[in-house]
Amino acid sequence: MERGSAFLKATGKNVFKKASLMTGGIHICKSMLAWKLFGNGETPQSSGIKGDHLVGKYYVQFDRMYKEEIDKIYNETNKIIHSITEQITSKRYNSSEIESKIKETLKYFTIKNFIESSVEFKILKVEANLLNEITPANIEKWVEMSITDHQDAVFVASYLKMLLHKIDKVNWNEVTPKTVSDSLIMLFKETSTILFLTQEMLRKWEQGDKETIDLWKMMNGWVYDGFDVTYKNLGIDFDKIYYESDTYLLGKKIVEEGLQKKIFTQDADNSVWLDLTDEGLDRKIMQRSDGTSVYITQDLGTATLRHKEFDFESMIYVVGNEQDYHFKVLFKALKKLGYNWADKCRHLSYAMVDLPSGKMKSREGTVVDADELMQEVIDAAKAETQKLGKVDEFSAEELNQLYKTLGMGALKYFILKVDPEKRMLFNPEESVEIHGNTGPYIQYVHARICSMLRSAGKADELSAYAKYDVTSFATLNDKEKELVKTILSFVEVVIIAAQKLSPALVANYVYELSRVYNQFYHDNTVIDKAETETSLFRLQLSSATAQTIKKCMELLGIDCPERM
RNA sequence: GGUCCCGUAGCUCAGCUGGAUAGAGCAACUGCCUUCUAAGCAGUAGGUCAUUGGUUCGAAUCCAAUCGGGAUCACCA
Repeated sequence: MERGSAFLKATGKNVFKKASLMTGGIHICKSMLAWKLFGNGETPQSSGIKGDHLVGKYYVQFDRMYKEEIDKIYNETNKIIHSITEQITSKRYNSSEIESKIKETLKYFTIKNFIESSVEFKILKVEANLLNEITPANIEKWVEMSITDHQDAVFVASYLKMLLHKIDKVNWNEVTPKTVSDSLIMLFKETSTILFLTQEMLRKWEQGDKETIDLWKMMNGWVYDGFDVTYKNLGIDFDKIYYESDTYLLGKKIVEEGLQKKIFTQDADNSVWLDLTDEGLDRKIMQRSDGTSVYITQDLGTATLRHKEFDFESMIYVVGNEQDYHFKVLFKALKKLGYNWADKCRHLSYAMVDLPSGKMKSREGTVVDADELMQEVIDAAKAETQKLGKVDEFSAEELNQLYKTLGMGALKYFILKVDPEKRMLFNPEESVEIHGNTGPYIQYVHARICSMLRSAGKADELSAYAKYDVTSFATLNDKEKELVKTILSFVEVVIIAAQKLSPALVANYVYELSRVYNQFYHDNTVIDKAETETSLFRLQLSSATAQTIKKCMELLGIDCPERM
């Protein structure tokens, strides 16, 4: 979920909010593939599922299939490979014999799996009886004999080539019975049929294949429509949205540039790498061997584009901390390429969000649905409001607006109040809570002050407290002093929050302010018909509090109603 | 294994550029609405600030080590 940091504006900076949507690349290809294979033409309209959820559903399905495939082939091969590797210790064969045995076994199983899956997915046409004739020894010949269609032959051959390359890359001499599982799983992940099909799709997409592009346009549209709704509900807007699908070409140009400058290196298989081993980091892939772009390729492109368009003072990426490494590499890559503005880039990383049931993972579909949660918390606000019956004179529309303001306030505050760098436990039940340290608590204080100012008839005279100078500070009671001190620390808090890029500081401050005000309010009578000095001062103190609360909440993107 | 983040009340979190009795909310118990909105206020109970050592007049805060949790090191994004 997005944690906005618009409050930078408060320190006098021009802020452009830019979003990047991961709409190109292999990511959506996975959804597209799963949809193509199993979707039966399902659309948001036909299923009644929100567009981004529908695409997400197929992404999850892809991931499940991917895991199943790896499990399956692992189970098939594990025993055999294990018995072979055990022979290393018993020295019944020498290592090169063992190596070729392993390779042969793996080759057989992976290709068989590939052919079978492709047939099952109706991508390849092979007679069923021919399938039974595959043996470990005859694979390449079998491919030649059984697959006569030229297109299919090219397709299978490219898989075969990739597969052999991967198998050779593993140093089987060093594989011990202990590490064999890891090596196998790594290999199967890389040579997975379904992943290969996805990459095939990406190749077609980057080549501009019409059928693929059409499918992409359609599913992409679903995602945008869904996001539009969610962003609107959350009250988030962006000044500019970048689509990764538009910038990958630029990224590729930069990769080329890097090659020319000899900053990137190219392997024999044409994949492009950045070597950062001398800085304690690893080699990082910049472009796949088939020339398609990876994540970082696109990010290189977007970064330069953004710099060109905005000439920013600093650029802040708000991305989860699982990508700390990615951004470290990205910034270093930009720097090495000679883009000095790389120093102006920062990564505001926030920690993962845990659910009581475990980790949140979009790939596995274990996420909290923002739309559903919003409805839940809005319902809670509604129930409480109706129970208290303080706004009976509101129209139906005003009421709905109020429930929404309160519900969203609760949700946003719940997330914003936690230090972004800290891993947080997101308990949906607690996020719906509206008492205690919550958004509505703060909104309540604001509404209460507004109400008080209304009944005092002073709502419009908010800025007249200049005549009370500090000399009267000594005559204030403890709660008044405390309140004055808290209000005065507002500016400092905002400055620090902007420096540290931490909305949580503002959130904690505004809660503190509300709490202090409530104590003051409880102990002191504000309105006095005689309009004494004290009464006027307290009114103005209250007004200042309300203004400060409102300002803080604005910075957090939360509205404060005047009645609730 | 390399790099990085985290460990504070039963639970969720503040406090961390060193400073006095370590604070909130939730959960439990007890009070307070014929006076400005009780979505509130007050009180009771709950802590070896992971452990050990170091720096210091002084450490939850800084340093080191250890233990525990997490992330990352993919031709995934």
